[in-house]
Amino acid sequence: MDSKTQARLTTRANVFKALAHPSRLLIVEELARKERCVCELTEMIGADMSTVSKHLSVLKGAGIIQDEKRGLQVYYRLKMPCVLRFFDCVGEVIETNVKEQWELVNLR
Amino acid sequence: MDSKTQARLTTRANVFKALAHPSRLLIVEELARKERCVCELTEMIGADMSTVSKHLSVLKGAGIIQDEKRGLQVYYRLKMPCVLRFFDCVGEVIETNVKEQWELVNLR
DNA sequence: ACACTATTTGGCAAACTAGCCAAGTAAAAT
DNA sequence: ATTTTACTTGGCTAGTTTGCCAAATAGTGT
Repeated sequence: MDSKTQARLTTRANVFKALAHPSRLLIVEELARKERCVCELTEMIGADMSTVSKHLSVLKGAGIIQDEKRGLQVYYRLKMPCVLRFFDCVGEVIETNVKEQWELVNLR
Repeated sequence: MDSKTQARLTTRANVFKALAHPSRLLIVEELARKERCVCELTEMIGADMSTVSKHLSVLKGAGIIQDEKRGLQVYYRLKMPCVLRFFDCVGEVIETNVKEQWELVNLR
């Protein structure tokens, strides 16, 4: 694999990495509905605010979400709504897996 | 976050995790073109065959690819081609990031 | 200027991931 | 039956990620 391909794939992999955590997926799903401040997201996730803040900075670093400070709060919103289209396919993958496991079990 | 949501998100995150590595993305791209045996993929990636085999088992475990043994070789193929649709959006995300950095640089 | 609130950052331990090598398995060829 | 080839698995080390706590920063209100 040449270094140009390597670089291209690493950049792409980083976007997937940003989405590869349950709390970060919850954040994306929630921001798809409406913008939210860190305290609201922290409440939903139920982790330390510093932990949530770090998750947010991973998503922001990947260019998936955006922030805006208003007064004391920082509001985050979904910057690339196209990521929501991922979820259909991910659902399909999981559904297929479940079906296959079910069939395996039913072979007596 | 209740435990049902937690479970749903963890399952979904695992699909993204499987895609979150440059070699695994190369594998997916290549299998989108045609099925390949482990030795061909190993050649392309340029890592130890045992490493490639482990990457393949991550993708297989996530339900994204499928294998079939024929003689001495094991052939892998893309099982869920819908993941290819991810790439358009990932490209869009990266392009947007690059544009923004470019604009930042050009502010004098 | 001081206290208060919302958020980010640094530091650290625990858990996880990646890659190599060596050893194991399974089908094919001799 | 033994050897060879293609692949997988186990074991180990190095590097990365996660999450908590404590400390720092930045606005707001008094």
